[in-house]
Amino acid sequence: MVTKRKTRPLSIQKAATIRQVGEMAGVSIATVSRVFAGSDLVSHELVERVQEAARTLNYRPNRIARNLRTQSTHTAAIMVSDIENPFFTSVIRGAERVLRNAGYTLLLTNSDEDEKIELEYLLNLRAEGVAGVILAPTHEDAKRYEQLLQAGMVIVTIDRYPRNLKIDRVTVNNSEGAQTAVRHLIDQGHTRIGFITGLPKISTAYERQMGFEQAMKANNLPVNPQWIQQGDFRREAGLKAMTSILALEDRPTAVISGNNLMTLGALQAIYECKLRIPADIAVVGFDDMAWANSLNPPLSTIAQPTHELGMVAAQLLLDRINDPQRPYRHVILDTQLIVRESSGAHIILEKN
Amino acid sequence: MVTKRKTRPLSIQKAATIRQVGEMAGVSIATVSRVFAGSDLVSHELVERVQEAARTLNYRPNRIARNLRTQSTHTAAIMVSDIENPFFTSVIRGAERVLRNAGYTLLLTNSDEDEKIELEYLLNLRAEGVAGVILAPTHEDAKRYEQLLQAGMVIVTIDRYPRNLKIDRVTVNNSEGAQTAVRHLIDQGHTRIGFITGLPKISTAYERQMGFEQAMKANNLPVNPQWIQQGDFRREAGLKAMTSILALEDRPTAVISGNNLMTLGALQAIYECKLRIPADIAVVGFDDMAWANSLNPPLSTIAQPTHELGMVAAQLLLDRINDPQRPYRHVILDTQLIVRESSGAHIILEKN
DNA sequence: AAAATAGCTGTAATCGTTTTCAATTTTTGC
DNA sequence: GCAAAAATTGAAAACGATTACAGCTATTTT
Repeated sequence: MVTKRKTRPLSIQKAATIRQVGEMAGVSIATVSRVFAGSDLVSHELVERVQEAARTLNYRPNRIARNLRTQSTHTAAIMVSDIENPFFTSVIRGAERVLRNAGYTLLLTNSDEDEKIELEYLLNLRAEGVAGVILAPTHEDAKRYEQLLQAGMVIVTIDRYPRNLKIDRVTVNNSEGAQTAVRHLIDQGHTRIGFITGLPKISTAYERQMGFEQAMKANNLPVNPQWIQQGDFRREAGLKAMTSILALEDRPTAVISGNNLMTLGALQAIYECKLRIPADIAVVGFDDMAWANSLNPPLSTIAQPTHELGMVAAQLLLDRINDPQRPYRHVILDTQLIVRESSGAHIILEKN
Repeated sequence: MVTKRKTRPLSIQKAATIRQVGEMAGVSIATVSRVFAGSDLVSHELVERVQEAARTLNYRPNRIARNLRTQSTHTAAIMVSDIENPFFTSVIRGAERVLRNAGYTLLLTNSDEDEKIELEYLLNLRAEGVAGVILAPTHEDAKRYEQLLQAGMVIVTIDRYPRNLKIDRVTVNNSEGAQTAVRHLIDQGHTRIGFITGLPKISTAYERQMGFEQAMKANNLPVNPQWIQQGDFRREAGLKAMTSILALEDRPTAVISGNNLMTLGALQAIYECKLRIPADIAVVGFDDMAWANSLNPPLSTIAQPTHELGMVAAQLLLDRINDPQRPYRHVILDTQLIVRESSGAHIILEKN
């Protein structure tokens, strides 16, 4: 099974250049370039000859040279704050699809929720000449981003956004989502409802908490400060927050968790306390997960349209790249309540 | 395929060029270049002047031009077969860290387990001039990769690998991992053990299954073909496979699942049959997950060192880039059994 | 039949760097 | 002091593509 064809002289050669193709086809490099640009200025005969030569030489235009000449790239970047968070990977997948179809390649960067890394990366990306960046911003201060925008960087924010920043962005209706969760639990007969929230400087966390409190008040239910625990959107925080809640004398009968990872931590806390879901405590989690049905019991969630979020962000980015002067857009996507068993619904509305 | 020629990406922002810096500092561009290259051939005075000018002009060397001139980039790519699989995101994170520290930026691509997309992307990456690619290959045929290697591409494979391909690669000891899982279940008193495997053309799937069968035979346990169900490493396949197993008259008392996603599907199947884990059926899953403790009951797993896998792969890549002639290396990492509750261990050895 | 036009094709400039090589200045050795 | 060596510096040639412009054929128009 070892390579038998030692005769074939597929030498260790570098990629063919436009010049070699031109030589082989007996035309100028300009003509080769035109053929690859799909220009209709070239005669059918030469198109054939060039394509033939390109095929045998295995030629692909050198992107670097092209980028230098055209002063543009077909590279976009996406910068998330946690690449291991399924929410973001799903967004990435959505964005990748749109960008690839538009002929772009995708650079991935991970800020790890660190402002310094974020800024360093953004400057890097600029030097790299990326056409645009889809960004989940770590910082609520608009100023740092304004400078980059004014320097001509193309940025679209997703998920969260700095206040008062003029920029293309796509978010989900977090407040409405939280309200829906509250109403759903009320429908199941709950009146004592807790909430595990994230850091208020992150807009998504803030909005979800506001939605929660608003819905509680709208239904004349008490918002017990002890029932609201703050975490940092990570699993451990959810574990800790839920543990605190469960330790209360006067604990709630249902809890809404502010994001996917904290939900997972919260579930662990409940299992460790040997409590049953939803009999002892009902749970609704923000963010759906592909394996929500694999949890025991299956988890009721406020699903964000992650895929679409990525696709819309990519589209906004492309639109902005193609027309830097167009007015800014803010797209708000709706969440969706997915009722499974953890919220104690008597009737299972959806089973995936 | 999509030729959208009208709207071409707009130009990069007008950043300062080396020429402008040279003019301002009153030196040649060669000198500026030397200053930024950290060359010690430049007098202290000129270094100062250049740096001053660069600072006021906010100059950063244009990477594209540099790349063209040096015929090299500081961009590496990683190509996984499913970006939403936590296994891969964890690998990515590991690789990203090492590459960033080495001054590389990371391009992300997703083959979606599709050979055509994979090849198309690889050729693209080559045109893009990436320094190297970390690849989870979709295809077991070595030939297609050989050509790329001979054309000078730098590739390191992870997770799986085509047979008989001379290449740097890092894998885990899948066979040993599966054997460990079997022994663990035997230790819990199980003798009737099933296995949910992946497509045998994928080396990881094959190795795990071989390990399973080997361990069973070594312990004089029957390998019932009905207890071995084949899936495609996706969640739905795990659901289906486990459903089939549970429907058997003569079903096993324990099942090992070949990868993370199939494990999640398998769990769902068990819940849907209202069976208890581990009382009715014990489960050990391949691949650990950050939230394995959040499952109910916490899942016993054969953990792969995903982070390290990514880091080692990145290091191999860097080493190869820096010395194309060095001998190939194959790094095999060990798995680790993490005993939680789903395998029915009486004593919980590790609680995370 | 000459002139104008249309349709192709090639020449050469250009993008912003790096790097070779030569030129210039400074330092060293004797 | 003067030649040789060392230390700086700059001019110019790449790198591989795109594209304005010019040039050359056919073809059409007058």
